[in-house]
Amino acid sequence: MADGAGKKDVGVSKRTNWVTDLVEWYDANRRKLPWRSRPRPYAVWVSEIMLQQTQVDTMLPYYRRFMKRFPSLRSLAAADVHDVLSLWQGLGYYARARNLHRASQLVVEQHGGRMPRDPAVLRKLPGIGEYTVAAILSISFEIPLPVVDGNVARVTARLWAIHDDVGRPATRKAIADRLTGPIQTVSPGTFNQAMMELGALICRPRDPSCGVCPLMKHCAAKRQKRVGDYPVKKKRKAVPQYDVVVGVIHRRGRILLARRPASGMLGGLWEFPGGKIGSEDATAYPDTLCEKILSETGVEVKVGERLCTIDHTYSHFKIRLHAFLCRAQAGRARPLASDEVRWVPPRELDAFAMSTVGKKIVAAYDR
DNA sequence: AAAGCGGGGTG
DNA sequence: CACCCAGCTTT
Repeated sequence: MADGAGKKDVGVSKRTNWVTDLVEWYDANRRKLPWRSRPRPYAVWVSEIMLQQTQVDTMLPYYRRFMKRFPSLRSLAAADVHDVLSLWQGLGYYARARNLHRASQLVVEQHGGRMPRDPAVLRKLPGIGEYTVAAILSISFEIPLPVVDGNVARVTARLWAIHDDVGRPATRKAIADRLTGPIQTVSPGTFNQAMMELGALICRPRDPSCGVCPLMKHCAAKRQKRVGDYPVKKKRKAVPQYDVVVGVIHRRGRILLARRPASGMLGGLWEFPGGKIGSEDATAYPDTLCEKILSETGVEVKVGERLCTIDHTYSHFKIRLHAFLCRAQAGRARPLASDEVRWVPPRELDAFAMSTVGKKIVAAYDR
C-alpha cells in the first residue's frame, strides 16, 4: 500500500505536466497590464491590434490615451476616422487603426454592438485574422483556441525542437494543432497569455533565460543544447532605399498639406507634397520638386533652402527625405494626387494626423 | 547597419 | 501558398 502510493508520487514529481509548470510560472510572474484585470472583449481587441508589430512598452501610452478617449466599442464606432488616426499618430501601421474603426462600426450595425463569439463571424471583420480571433475569444470568453504569434511560435519550436520554418502557414497550423490539446486542460485565456508572456520575458529571441525557465526540463531544444537554432526562419531580403523630396510650401502665412488616399500605405494621413525621385544628382532636387508639386497640386512654387534631411526606415524600404522650404507663386491648390489639399496655419499643424516622418518635418520647421 | 518582431490582405 | 504591406526597438 505504502509502496504503491510512493511509486505514484515519484511518477508525478518526475514528469510534471509542462502546462501546469507554465501556468504556475505565469501566475507568479505576469506583468500587470490594463486589459488583464478583468478582460472585456473590446479592451482585449484594442490591445491585441495595438500589439501587432509593436512591443508592450511602446504601445502602452497609446493604449491608455485611446481607451480614455474611446472607452467603449460604441464610442469608437461613433468617432470620426480622422480622430482615430490622430490618436494612432506615431504608432505606425495605420491600416490597423482604420480597420479597427471600420470593424467597430460593423459590430454595431450587424451585431448590436456586442462582440460575436463565433470564430467564423469574428474572422470576417476587417483587421481580424486567425491570431486576433483566438486572442479575443480565449482571453475574454475562455474559448479554447490557441494563439500562434511570434512568441508562441518560438516557445513551441524550442519546446519540441520543431525544425520547420515558422514563417510558413503550414508550420503555424501544425503548432496550433499541437497546442489544441494542452489549452483545453487549463484556462484558455491564461494558457495563451502565459505562452506569449514566456516568449516575451524568458524565451526571448536572443539570450533566452533558460536557467529560470519553467519549461527547462521539458524543452527539447535545451536538452539538445540547440536553443539558438530555433525557431527556424527564412532570412528577410534586403530593402531598397529611395530618395524623397517634399516641400513646405508657404502662401500668405499658411502651409500646404495633402491628405493621402484612404487606402494603401499611410492611408488617410496628411503629408507635405512631394514624392519619390530617381537617382539624380542632388543639385537637381529643387527642379524635380518643383515639377512634382505642380503636377500633384497644381501649385507653381519657387523652391528655397533645404529645411532638413531625414532618414527613415519602413518595413519594405528606406527613404532619405529632403524637405525644402518653398513659396507658392501661382495656381490654385487641387487634390490631383491626393484626397484633399488644405492651406494650414503653422500653429495648427499639430492637429493634422501625420506619420512619424511628417511629425519630424514639423519639428524641424518649428525650430 | 542589421536583425527581430510578425498579422493581415492579396493574387 | 507565396508574397507584399507596414515602423520601431535592440544589438
